[in-house]
Amino acid sequence: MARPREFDEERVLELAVQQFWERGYKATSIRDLAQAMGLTTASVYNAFGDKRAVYRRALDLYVDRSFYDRVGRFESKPPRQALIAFFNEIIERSLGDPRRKGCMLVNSALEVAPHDEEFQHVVAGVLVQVERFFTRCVEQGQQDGTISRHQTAADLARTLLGILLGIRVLARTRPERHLLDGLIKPVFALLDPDTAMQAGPSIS
Amino acid sequence: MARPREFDEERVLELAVQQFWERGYKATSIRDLAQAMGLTTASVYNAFGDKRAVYRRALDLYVDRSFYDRVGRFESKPPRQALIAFFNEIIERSLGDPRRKGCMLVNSALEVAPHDEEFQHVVAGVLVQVERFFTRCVEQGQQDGTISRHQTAADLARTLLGILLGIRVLARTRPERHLLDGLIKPVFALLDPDTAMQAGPSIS
DNA sequence: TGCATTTTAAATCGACCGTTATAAAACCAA
DNA sequence: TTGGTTTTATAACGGTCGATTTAAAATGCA
Repeated sequence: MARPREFDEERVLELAVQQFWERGYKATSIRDLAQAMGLTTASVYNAFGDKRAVYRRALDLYVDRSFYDRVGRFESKPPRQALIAFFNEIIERSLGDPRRKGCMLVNSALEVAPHDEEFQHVVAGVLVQVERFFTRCVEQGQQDGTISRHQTAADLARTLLGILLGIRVLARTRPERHLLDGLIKPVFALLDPDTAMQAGPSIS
Repeated sequence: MARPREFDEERVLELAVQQFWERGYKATSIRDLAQAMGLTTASVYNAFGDKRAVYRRALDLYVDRSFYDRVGRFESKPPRQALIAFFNEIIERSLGDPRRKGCMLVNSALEVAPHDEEFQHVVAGVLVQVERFFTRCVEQGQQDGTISRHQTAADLARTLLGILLGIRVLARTRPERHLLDGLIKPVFALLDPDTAMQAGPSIS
């Protein structure tokens, strides 16, 4: 009935991800965005609505490609090895990032989410999913004896979530292998079941 | 010989910190900034140079007030208690932040530093100082027997740095006490010397 | 082949950006 | 009081922002 699109929506969204990922939301103008996507500003508005909507779609695509794909790849592995492989992959990804783009979700958590309720919910929701993945791994590992029982699965998963976010931030200003590899070593030791470690006294 | 300033430089810089801390660099316009500082834009430029210079001064002031003051307060304490108090204070600070401003240094690490070499160095330098504080605490604690020797002081300090940054990010989208308190518990256990924990095999 | 519809391209909208020019106001040494 | 100097307040600069208007180009259906 009408003139068809000259572009593939998902393909140009991938280009939008690159732009937003590298420069952030505010520093990316509609003109930057349109150029990166190979479109005119009118086409961007026609296809997606406004800048915020493009960012939302781009963030969703990023999360699908980055988190859920990775979780899916590791979910079937033995739980302890899944966690170790997960973090090693994050470290390699962080070190092999010369532009220091970091993690787009973390970037969004700090730049966009605090001033936008919808993005607050989106980011929080993804972090909950990541925490649940960690919890599943720890619970299974505690059942099959490959992960220590000296901390609850819930707490260990929370620690892993914190470490994950910490790595993502730290690597962006200090992408040093000895730092990230050293950082993760005590965390892996924490998972280790070959220990008589007691829960430390909780001093508040 | 001339007309004196009507404002105190440090006092208006504290107001600039508030503004930049809450809204970030890009989202704070010179007009926002001048209004927050109680000055005209001309006075801002006359006193500080340009927007970037104000941000630089504000970040320096924030770091002095937040990090170095805190480190100074804890440096004389018993090392293990210093670390525990440090993190408990960070958690309280993160939970008692209804505007979700987070940590201005972390915000700067993600928004400004990646695209500005000078700020990259500034932020990295502060993180090195924090890491050194952690290292000193862990080393002293390992010497006096209050901190486990199963991990090197360097690695434990790196883990603590990672956890610190993770808390700061996580609290900004999920400021939940059970999450932060639970997250830190295994980390404190990691410091605990009452353990026969072995270093976990490093699987890469 | 037209007609209706959508996507393009280009120009443009008012608003705001960082920054600066201008000149009045406020001070101190003389 | 005057002259020299700096800070103020106001207004404005050119540029870019997000978003839209206009009209030409491109389709599928009648």
